[in-house]
Amino acid sequence: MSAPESEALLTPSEVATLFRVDPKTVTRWAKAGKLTSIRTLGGHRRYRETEVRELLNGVPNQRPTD
Amino acid sequence: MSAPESEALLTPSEVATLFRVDPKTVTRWAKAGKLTSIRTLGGHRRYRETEVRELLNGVPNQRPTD
DNA sequence: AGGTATTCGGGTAATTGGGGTT
DNA sequence: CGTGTCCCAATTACCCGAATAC
Repeated sequence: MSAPESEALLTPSEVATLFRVDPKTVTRWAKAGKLTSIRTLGGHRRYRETEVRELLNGVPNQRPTD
Repeated sequence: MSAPESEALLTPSEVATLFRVDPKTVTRWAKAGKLTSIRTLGGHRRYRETEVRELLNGVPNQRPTD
């Protein structure tokens, strides 16, 4: 079936589980612009897996020490 | 220019993968008129690839109802 | 002529969004 | 200021059997 190339997306609950927080908190992060959110046609949010992993690993962060 | 060439079509599962939703959800979007659906002779739905990509990128396509 | 995966339908749980509060 | 919780309405996910696609 050859699916087109695109970004892997995560559901709010999946992101919440990774960060050990409530799904509502993930929604607040999206509202605050701290996390890129893609909306379904019904209004639900989906999050980029690569971005979430980077934030989890603390890769591209301009907050070095302290 | 702009000759009405044959548009590339996607299956329900392909669209569902792009949005990280269930194929049934894509069917609901088609029923709700949020997504253009083309029917096979057997009744199965196919979706326009360009339309799906625009919706994924958040490009404002048209606002029939608001 | 078969065989497997997908997509019809409907129906019922689970998740999510939004506002407001602690 | 950030987070967790409560409410309700809307959206989405999983269940089945039967038909279609390849």
